[in-house]
Amino acid sequence: MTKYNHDETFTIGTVAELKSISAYTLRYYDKKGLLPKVFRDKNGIRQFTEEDLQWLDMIKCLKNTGMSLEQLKVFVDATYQGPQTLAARIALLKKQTEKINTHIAQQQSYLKQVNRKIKTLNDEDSLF
Amino acid sequence: MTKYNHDETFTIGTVAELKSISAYTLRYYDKKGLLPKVFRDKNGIRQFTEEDLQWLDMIKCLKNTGMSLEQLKVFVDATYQGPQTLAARIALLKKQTEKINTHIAQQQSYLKQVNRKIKTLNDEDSLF
DNA sequence: ATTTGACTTAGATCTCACTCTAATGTGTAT
DNA sequence: ATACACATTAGAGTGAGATCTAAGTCAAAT
Repeated sequence: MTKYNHDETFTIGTVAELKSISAYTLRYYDKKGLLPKVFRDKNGIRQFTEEDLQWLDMIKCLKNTGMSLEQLKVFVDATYQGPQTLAARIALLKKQTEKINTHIAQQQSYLKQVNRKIKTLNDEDSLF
Repeated sequence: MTKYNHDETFTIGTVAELKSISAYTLRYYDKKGLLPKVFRDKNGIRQFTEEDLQWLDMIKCLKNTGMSLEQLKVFVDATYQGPQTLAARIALLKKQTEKINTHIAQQQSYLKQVNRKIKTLNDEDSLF
């Protein structure tokens, strides 16, 4: 299901609100080539489709899990090169899941450290 | 146990290696007031103690869980204002644990999203 | 017809967190 | 005594990512 049975489009301002990304940032991403297939109307105004919104979710996801915009561009470019890059894209995403897992483990360890510190502060408190 | 029965001190270069933080960064943190009690010898050379190293671990922990240096400074200042700020420091750290928990949950959700994407790419692959 | 408001661009500016430079000082080894 | 390694400072420079400015276009509403 990569097709949609409606053709509703959104302007950059609407997308900004829907996705909590500023219009500045959306244009910046577009300039960087992270939104390669956003259509323009006859006046050059961007017309975001549902598919573009889903693509934005993917971008947000990868960015928020620590992928740089430069890395993201690699993924975007591969995607728009078509099926012959499928294996590469899958490999890239698998690597990202490893990265996320490592990151989560690290954060859990930090969480323990902060909780230990809270405990020692509570003990210190009880001394007075 | 906040005291140590040995007085070994470390120069900035040694600390940089031990803690994987560049000497530049250590000086930068010091300049920002994040290392308020690092002693200097008669020539002005920093003498890091074991306690300073533990403090650095705390700083690394908080920074790596998303605390800005500015926020960190608040925590550092409170710490060096003594026992009357204990409650505030504990509150601050508890807030940080909430933040870490939220962040971990978010990352787990992103992990699912990437795994779903991998699945759809694999399906797409099997079509050819 | 003109105002309003959302859009467009290129490019300047900002923030954060470093990272480095230049000039200088000190202690140890040869 | 001279070289070397490592330290010091103030302040300049960097890179990533985002945000803003200025000047302009366009379409709908008054």
